[in-house]
Amino acid sequence: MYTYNGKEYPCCASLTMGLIGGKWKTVILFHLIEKKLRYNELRKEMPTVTERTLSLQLKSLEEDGLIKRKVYTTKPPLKVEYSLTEFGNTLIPVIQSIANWGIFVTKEKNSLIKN
Amino acid sequence: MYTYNGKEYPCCASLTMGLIGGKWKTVILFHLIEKKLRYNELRKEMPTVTERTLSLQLKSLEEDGLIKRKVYTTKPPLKVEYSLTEFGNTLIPVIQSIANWGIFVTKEKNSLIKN
DNA sequence: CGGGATCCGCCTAGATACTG
DNA sequence: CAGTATCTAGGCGGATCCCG
Repeated sequence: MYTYNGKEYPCCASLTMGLIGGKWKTVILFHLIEKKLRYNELRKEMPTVTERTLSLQLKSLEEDGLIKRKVYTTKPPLKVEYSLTEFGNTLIPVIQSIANWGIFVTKEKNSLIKN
Repeated sequence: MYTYNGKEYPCCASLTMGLIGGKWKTVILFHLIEKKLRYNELRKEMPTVTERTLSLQLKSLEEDGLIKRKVYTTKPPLKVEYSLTEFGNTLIPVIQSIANWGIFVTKEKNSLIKN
């Protein structure tokens, strides 16, 4: 049994998926690899996500220690930047691997499928 | 926009997650890396999954061309073996990366978290 | 600008019983 | 042995409106 942040997982692979699984988390992390981004910059990178969902996923990633949220202003308009933590940086090879395989599949144009 | 098997994804990373995301798919794939397994052997490796869910996830992985299902008998008791396809084999580095990070996190005992 | 509040649909996954 | 059938709950994620 594997444990992280109070949650239990039956397999080392499911622990990782518990942290980066779901529809949007890897996409967020993927965009944060290159540089820190503001909330609205993330929205522009991910045009189909809703505000609520983006907000929830960011909060979840922050709770798991993968990203950090830095607020630069006290009065509106707010400026908030999201970036990977040191711990989040250890995930970069995993995210890259996931992203690269997606690119590989697209390039292969399904030539290897269903044999 | 990225496409595979009739589904569309907004990011190369989400394409991959669309295929291996969810609570159980990576766990199944992880166990199939080493050797082909029968249905009940998979159940023993994953004691907490329900029959129905295992069945659904196997079917989904098969539809996506990642695993193949081979039936060895026509009369009950049936013998069915699941294994990775050639296409599924291309995922092994990704699954390994995911699994290794889970092990890494467990070993680190949360020493890098939330800085 | 960066969210929170509210409401809601749908899908994932569980529990249990049953079958070829 | 390897599933299917049925029912159900909970959570993920969407839509919309609102606020400091």
